[in-house]
Amino acid sequence: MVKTVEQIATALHLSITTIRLVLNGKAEQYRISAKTQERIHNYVAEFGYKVNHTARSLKLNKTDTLGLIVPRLSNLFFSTLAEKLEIRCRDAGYQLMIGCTYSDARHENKLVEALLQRNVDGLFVVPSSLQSQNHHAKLVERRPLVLLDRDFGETGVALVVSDNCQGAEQLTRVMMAANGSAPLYFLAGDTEQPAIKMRLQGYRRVMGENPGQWILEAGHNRQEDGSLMMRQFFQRHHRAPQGFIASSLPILEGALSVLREQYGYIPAEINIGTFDEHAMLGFLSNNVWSMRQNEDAWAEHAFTAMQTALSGEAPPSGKVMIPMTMIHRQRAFAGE
Amino acid sequence: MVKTVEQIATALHLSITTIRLVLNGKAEQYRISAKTQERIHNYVAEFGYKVNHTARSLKLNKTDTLGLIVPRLSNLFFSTLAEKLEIRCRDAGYQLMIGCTYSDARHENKLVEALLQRNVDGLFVVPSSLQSQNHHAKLVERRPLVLLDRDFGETGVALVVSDNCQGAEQLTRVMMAANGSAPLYFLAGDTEQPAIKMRLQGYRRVMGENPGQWILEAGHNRQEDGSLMMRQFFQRHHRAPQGFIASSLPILEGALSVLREQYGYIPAEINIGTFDEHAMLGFLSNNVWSMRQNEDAWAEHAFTAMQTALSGEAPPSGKVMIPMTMIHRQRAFAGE
DNA sequence: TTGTAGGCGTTATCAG
DNA sequence: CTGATAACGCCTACAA
Repeated sequence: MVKTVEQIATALHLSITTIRLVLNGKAEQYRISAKTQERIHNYVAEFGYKVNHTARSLKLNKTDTLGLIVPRLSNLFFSTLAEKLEIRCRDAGYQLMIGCTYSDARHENKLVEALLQRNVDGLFVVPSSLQSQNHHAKLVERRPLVLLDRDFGETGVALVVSDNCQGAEQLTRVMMAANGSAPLYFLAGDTEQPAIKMRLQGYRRVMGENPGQWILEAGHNRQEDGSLMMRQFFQRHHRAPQGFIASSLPILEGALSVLREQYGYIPAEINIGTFDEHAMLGFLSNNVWSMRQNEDAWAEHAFTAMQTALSGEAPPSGKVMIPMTMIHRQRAFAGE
Repeated sequence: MVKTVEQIATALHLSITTIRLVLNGKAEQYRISAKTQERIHNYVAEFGYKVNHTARSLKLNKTDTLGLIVPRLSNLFFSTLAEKLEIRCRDAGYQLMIGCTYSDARHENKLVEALLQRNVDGLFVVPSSLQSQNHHAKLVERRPLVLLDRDFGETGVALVVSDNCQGAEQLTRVMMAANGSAPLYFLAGDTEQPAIKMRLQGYRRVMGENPGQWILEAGHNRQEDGSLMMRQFFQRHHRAPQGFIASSLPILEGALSVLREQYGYIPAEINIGTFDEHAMLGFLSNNVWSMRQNEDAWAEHAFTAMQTALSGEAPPSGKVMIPMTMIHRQRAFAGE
């Protein structure tokens, strides 16, 4: 059973102060004898040592805890990011409190408050809007804030995003080549959301003058919005697109479910592009290009930004852009 | 800017005690005058009020924080569960600290210790082995512990699991009917893992006497283990199975990737069964049956178990079995 | 080397 | 109704 400082002191017939001194690494400074240190360390090695983290937090005004706020954990990108970030933080002695907003601004604000009341040392947030972003910036006051995934602008704080524009350009270019003369459509979800906006921008940039007619929009980025857009497409064209890009996985899921409704299957000759990578994209027989976001790099950059801020140096600021990686799955020919 | 109790007291020329009394809802009990309450509430409504949760925790010896330990967050089942549980806890005033073990017992033990040092009021754990489960049971001592997903036995504590055995029976029965006289294989991952073991048991129960020849095993439940088993199958039979059940999604992903390697596509006539539901299963053209686990019910049961334990009544105990739901996707016929 | 005292912000108790 | 005060356990000076 693990021991408290007091128990160690009595067991070893030493003073509490002495125990604390060596346990807090001030042994040399206070010239504690080597044998005493030995004894203490041996004892701790055997039984363990339990600090009351709460009391410590009260005194030192830091909790060694960080907060992470994401829209949804059930989104693979965010859950992977959370996983990587949690490990990275833990390795550095921080625990992560993860909260999830369901993309609801009120949830989000409540969550920020709840975490701040618990005295988290810093906050990672995927903001849902400019308003809420500013709301947080106000609240956190002297605690570091690192924004993730969405650049709403108007902020001096640290920000980590994927290079969505570049990624979209690359994806569009490659798919254009594969798609031949047929139009390459873009099924965008919520075009107000900065990441989506950037993806659309990259697409536009490559498509040139007037790709507006090839862009479909929906208010949100959910599966049902993907279905909606593909249904719209069918109403207009009475057939499936030769090639299209989905602005995110849920959009793709929705769009493909409509194709399946219409045809009874997903026509394998359609060229499919999407953002975010998932092993199950391999279940499709189509040519599939996916733009993977590098969660490891995200976690690393986000954490270092947080760390420099925590160390009290510069206030965290500056945008980090992380390149995306293209993954291509060749069309699978069913030879029966 | 939010105010501390002290700031409010000085601003309103009242005593700190008075402020606390009304803020903590003891106004009536101590017969604070209505106008004083008014003044305080108005002030708080305007400026807000910030408690120091840390000091409160020190005094009350509770942190209003719960811990959740899962193998991986990037696994959709666990991330969905985490999401539901987090919301459920938050609604009840608890924050959730989520940690992730990568199925590594050492990680897991460290994590339990870290959370306990932070004085979480209770712990939800998906244990990776009987040893670690017992290890935790020792450590938590007087904190409630609720075990999830895996029944290693030998425990009196609360436990929430899916009814894997019943689910497997149902799945096997339905697939048998669809599969005709062809053998229905079972690609199991780590058969030591209780959830997998139960699934296998349900399968065996329906298959009767000697299905051993139709069961493949691997040491773990990762994608590469799925690949391994399907490769073994090919070495033996030089063709794909007519129908098979994967013990979990990663296994399925691995198995199908091998089929794609072998054939260049995933033969649509194969009947596929799997545990855990995912929208992307709709990307397959095959007949697909998936057994969905009901995360809402999990979160609800796990939380109520925790809550009764926290309220100090009975020590948490007893197993809750949550039924699975079968989802069937019809084979999609490609008419080209 | 070791002991002691003050204070972190809250709650609970007791005395006005 | 209101004010004062003792814990909660830890850290840090400072004294011995």
